[in-house]
Amino acid sequence: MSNKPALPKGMRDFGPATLAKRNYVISCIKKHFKRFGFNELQTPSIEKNATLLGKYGDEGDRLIFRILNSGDFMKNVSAENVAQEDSAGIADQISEKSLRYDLTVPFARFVAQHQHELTFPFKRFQIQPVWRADRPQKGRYREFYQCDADAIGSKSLWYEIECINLYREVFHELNLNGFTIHINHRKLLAGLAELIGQEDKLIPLTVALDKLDKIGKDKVEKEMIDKGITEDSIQKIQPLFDIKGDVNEQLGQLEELFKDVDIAQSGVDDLRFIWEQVSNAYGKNFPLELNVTLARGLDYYTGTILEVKAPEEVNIGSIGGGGRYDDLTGVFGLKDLSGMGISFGLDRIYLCIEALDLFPEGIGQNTDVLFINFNNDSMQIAQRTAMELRRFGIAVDIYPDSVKLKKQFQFADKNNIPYVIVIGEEELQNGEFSVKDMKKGDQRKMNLEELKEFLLNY
RNA sequence: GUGGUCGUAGCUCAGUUGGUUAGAGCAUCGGUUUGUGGUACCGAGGGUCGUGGGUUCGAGCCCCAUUGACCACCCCA
Repeated sequence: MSNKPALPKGMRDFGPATLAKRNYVISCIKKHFKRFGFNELQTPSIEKNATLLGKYGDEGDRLIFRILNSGDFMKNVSAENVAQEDSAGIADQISEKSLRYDLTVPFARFVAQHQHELTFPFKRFQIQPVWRADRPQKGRYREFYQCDADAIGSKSLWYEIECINLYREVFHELNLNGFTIHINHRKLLAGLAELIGQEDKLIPLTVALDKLDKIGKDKVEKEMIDKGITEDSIQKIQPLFDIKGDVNEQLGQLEELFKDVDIAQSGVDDLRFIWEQVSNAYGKNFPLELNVTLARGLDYYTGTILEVKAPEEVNIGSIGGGGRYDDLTGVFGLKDLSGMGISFGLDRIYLCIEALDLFPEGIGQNTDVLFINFNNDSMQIAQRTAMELRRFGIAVDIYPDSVKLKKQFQFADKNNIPYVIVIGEEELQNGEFSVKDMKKGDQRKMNLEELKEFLLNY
């Protein structure tokens, strides 16, 4: 009995048609990463537990895929842990490595480990799969690709501006017009906590604020109260909900709101500089929006926070995000290294392009021409000609068996091969090729030179 | 981890208050056509109705359990 073929939960096959479209997106992102001076890095799928654990919070640790030790993995398990059914304790004793959970922590490990070989600022991009033992749902999988670019080793705000430029170039080339880049600053959020005198509530405050778009003001306030933020404090941040105008005007209002909070002022200054430069380059209509409720989950961000929202009509939310962090490598013993990084949400970008029908035509077509198999005499010519055409960069397939022509033409049709070449008795005698255009349905005879010319220029 | 919806052919789904041999479309394969596909016609193969138990003379349908998929929450990309 054979098993019913199936994949583990949250895993996907990418068939040729899907992969062609994914590669279209990936190669676009990669091209622009390179154009912006990032160099490619790859790190292994597996990292030591010591590298990963504790970097993503308790929730994150739970979602890391552990790898069972090889061999007699039970030998270190203490009877005590088994008796107490201490799953976490046992897990640490039978597993010493895990699948990576994101690309950022392995990158930080890499930088700390190879610090003496690197020249700073160091810019790297990385496009690799990551794994999370999350429960899958729409647009969320247990294995998915992240496309990250980070510049580490400089505090310059020009890196923020470059990241915005990079987003703009990629989404422009993918024809995803209608995207908007939302920007915020961690120091504004910290200033907010300071303003209400509840610095200890920074995280719950920002998590609640982040949901404003999704659940509305009333529910946000309710969540804040549930998390122990006082009514009084919520009153103090009311002006935040009423901020209006263009980015410049909004920054003015924030400056007023935070006039006694130094940390927030410094955030406002950063954002003003970024906005000035961006609006200088692209004009005031550039889709950059100040969004003071933008928090993003990752709490290692310390400065600017970016998030790219998909065009309104696709209703898919965020298609990219990033920000500045001051101490990413600190836990690996390399202090005071500031970095700025962004990420592209490959799966969601794909869904977006699909929904808007923006994939270019003919994207899944690889083979240019198929030689029909008549008999071994014609195949000798076919094979020789195929090799010649391939040297010119034409993708050529030959049909392996001399089965009915109907079947061979169906094969060409189903594989979207635009041209089919027939070499029968007649063509063999005259040294000709009958070339059929599968789309138009017409057929012409040509000699080798004409064939080459034709296929190179179609 | 919490909650909801749903499992019938490779895929998308019908299937009457529980009643003979479980159907359709698409896909696959063959034929109409041994030198021509994408559209026409004819035919064929393919199902332990997710799994296990129960109720019943009788279960795809009702009940219980279990498992899987999808969706939402938490969290996140």
